This record gives sequence, structure tokens and C-alpha cells, in this order.
Amino acid sequence: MRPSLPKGVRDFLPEQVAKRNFIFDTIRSVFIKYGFRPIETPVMEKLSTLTGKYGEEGDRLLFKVLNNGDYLKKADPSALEAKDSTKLIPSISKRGLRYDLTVPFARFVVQHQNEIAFPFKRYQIQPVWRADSPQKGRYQEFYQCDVDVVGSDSLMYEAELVRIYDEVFAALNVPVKIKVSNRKVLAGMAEAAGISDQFMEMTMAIDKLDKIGEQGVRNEMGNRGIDAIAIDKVMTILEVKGLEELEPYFKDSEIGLKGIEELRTFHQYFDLEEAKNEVSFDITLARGLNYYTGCIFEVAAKGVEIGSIGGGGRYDDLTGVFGMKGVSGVGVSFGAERIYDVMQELDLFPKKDRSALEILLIAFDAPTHLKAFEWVGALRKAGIRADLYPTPAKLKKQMKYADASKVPFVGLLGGQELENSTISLKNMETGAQQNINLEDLINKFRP
RNA sequence: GUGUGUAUAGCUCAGUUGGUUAGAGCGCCGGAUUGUGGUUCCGGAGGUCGCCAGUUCAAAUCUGGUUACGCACCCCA
Repeated sequence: MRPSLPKGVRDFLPEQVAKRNFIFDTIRSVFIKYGFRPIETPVMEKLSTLTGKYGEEGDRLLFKVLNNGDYLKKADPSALEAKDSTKLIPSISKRGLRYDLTVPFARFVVQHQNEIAFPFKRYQIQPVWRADSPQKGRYQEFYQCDVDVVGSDSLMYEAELVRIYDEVFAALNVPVKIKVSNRKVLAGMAEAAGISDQFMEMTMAIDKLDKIGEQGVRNEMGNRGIDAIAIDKVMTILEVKGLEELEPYFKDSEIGLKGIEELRTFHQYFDLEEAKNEVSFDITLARGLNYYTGCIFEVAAKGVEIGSIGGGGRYDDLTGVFGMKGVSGVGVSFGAERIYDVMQELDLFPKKDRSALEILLIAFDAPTHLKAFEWVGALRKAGIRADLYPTPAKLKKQMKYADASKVPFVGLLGGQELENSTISLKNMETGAQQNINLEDLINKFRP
């Protein structure tokens, strides 16, 4: 049979894994520094935990796991008869793959509320699955790096999370613009335009501003049934540059003013230290997810057309659906896959691979192979990433292997070297070669 | 869910109006070279042309179906 992968998933070669780990390690180290603790949740959740949390579209994109055993025996006969897949699902599938990390986290918090201390700060770096049709930069399996705080509505955390963004992207050397807004400001806009009941339609249209332009947003709102006068009003407010300018529009909108106040409090905390990246209020920032209720964030890479590489915000009642009311959360997510693409395009990955082999030993015959195995053990003991070709095969073959493996150094061990207790150390890039004893060899790599 | 494209060697791809034994480059194996890779030369292995039908004297090539994967839309990271 011809080996291949199902659509939307990928293998990673060692060099890719090294690069991906560089991103994950950088993110993780910043999370830890800010006092966040790791948790892990299972690949599978109960389907009942997942369904209905991501909208109708989301339900369709959930991967469902078929029940074990003779699952058709318990299948809903009427749904089976009618060939109604949607209705059939609950009777043949009780589990699904997680679609994001936020809903499982909400479940986790409710379930373990007596074992954790609030405010609870957690981070989670795990893959998620979506049955979306894949295309460039979009996969059915991808990693999310989430960091959230639950159990406090202090705006200090908003400032802290934006600082994490700032610090991570500075550490990765990726120049970004961090956009900040507040869902209450958007609610104020809807109120000012007299379309509070069409808040969702409005935000979804605004969310596309970057992509479809001003006229596109007007059309989108029109298509979604918002009247022309309200559209004009919304577009006028979108022109606003700062919070002061915005305030007059919200004279009669309590929620709008509350949004402005929250943003000001956020800035009081955040502005105590200068940011390394551009951080700015962006009134056109909307974020599609409708569970956000307060501050919202989005990160865009500078100089690369790729969309957002991170986003997040405040949600007042995430655990509510699991029966735990009034617990506020705020969190942000890093789009690791897209960060990878940006770093690849801008050539930002470190040249030196800290997980790659440093030296390969090559032996000429059986006695030297035995000696070389002793050497490779000594090198490893000294913390040097070393390996030995498994047989004293033809030099050409061994050298070719070294070349293909991109090992920077090769240590050759033949009869002469055995006699002098040295090896011939060859620099694979320059071709230069020198005889060296074990002690000097170790010092060369770990001085 | 909608639209659209692709499928030939391990990989990337040629393959003429349908016509002998389906090719190239790279990779792989062996040799030139029994103590030296990345350059060169020589030789070799490797294919159910995605799958199933149909048209035809004859199909990788034309037609229909099917499966897989890609790209775009919706949506999203």
C-alpha cells in the first residue's frame, strides 16, 4: 500500500520539531515567569461538553468519535431510518476531540473547583482538532497555546497578559502590533447607533474590516439587515482614533462609557512600563467569538500578510454553562502555527539547533569500533551529543551518512589513532582535520 | 456545506492528433576509489500511469463514475 496521511494533518521532521519547540519553549518560559501553572486535559471530551459551545458551524466542525462495540445496535432507529445524521449522532457517538482549549478548561475549573485556588492562573499547550476543510496555513490538527486567569475581574490581569504578549514576541524577535479594545465599546457603538439587538451582526461585519475594506463592511452590515442610517453612524464612530474622541458618542450609553473606563484602567497598569512592541487601541478590533465581554486583544505580525497570530479577551461567564456562575476569566492565545510561518518567512529561527547531534564517530574495523563505542560513551557522559555509526562500514558510506545527517564534526578512529589514543577530528564544513585526544576533544565541545 | 483543481518511479515532474518495451532530474544501491562526505564518471534496481467501468483494433492519453489530496469561499487559529 501507498503510505499517506489523511487531509489536514502533518508529520514533522526533526528540524521542524526543533523550530516548533523553540516557539513552545519560549512561550512556556514566559508563562511560568508570570506565575501560570500548566494543566493538561484529554484529547477526548464528552460530546455533550463540546456541542453547542461553538455555534452551529462549530458543531459541524467537531470531530466525533464513534462508540466502541456494536454501536449500531443502540442507534436511534428513527434517525437511522430517516438518514438524519445530526439526529443520529448522539446515539452512536458520545465522545469528541477537543475543538479548543478554552471549553475543556471551563469544564476543568468547574470540576476541580475545590482543588484549585482562585484566582487560578493556568497555561496549556496542546493540540486541538477541527473538521474544517484544510487550506494554506489551516489544518485539522494544530496546537494552541492558551494562558488564562479565572476567578478575578481585576484589570491587572489584562495588563499582565498584554505584557506576556509583548515579552514573548520580543523574545522570538517577531515584530508585532498588539491591538487592544473592549467589547463594551462595541456594545456602546451598537447602542449609539440604535442597533443593540443587532450587536452580533455588527461585530461580525467590523471584524472583517481588514479583509474586505470599509465598503465591504457597509455591504456586509446591509446584507445582515442593518439599516443605512445606523451603518453610517457605526462607520463614523469607527473613524475615531482615541478614547477622548470616542467619549462624546457614548454620552447616553452606560455600557460604552464602562468600556472606556476599563480601557483607561488597563492603561494605568500597563503604562507603568514601556512596551517593546507597538500596543494601541483599535476601535475596529471586534473578534468573532461571542463569549468575550470585556477587553479584547489581537496580535498582528508586522511586515507579513498572514492575519492574526494571537488573540484573546475577557469573558464574564465562561463556566456558567457548566453550572458555576459569576466566575470571570481573561485569557489570550498564541497561534503557534502562524508564528512558525511568520518566523520562517522572516528567517528568525536560531541557526544553531540545540538538539542536533554534535559529533559522529566513525570506525574502520572491529577493534576500533569497540574503542569508538567507549569514546562515544565518554563524550555522552560529558554532556556532548555524540553518536557512532553502527558498523565499521566503508568510509565512503559512513561519511555520506555523516554528510546527510548534517553533523558538524566527524571523529575518525582507525589503526593509527587507536595506537596513539587519539581520533581524527574532521570539521565537515571546512574539511579541516586534526588529531586530538579524548580530554582535548571534550574540552573543545564543553570548554 | 459551496466552488474549483490535481492524481504517472521513494521525491519533483515530462509524456505530442490515442499507436512498439512509459521517460527525465534528484534520491537509493553498486563500481571507478580497501583511510575520508558535499564535485565528476560508469552501471543497476525501482511503475497495476489513484481505483472501477465505458468508447476503440489499440487508452497514461478520450468519456462517465468513484476515492484521495490540494486551493478558494463560509468560518476560523
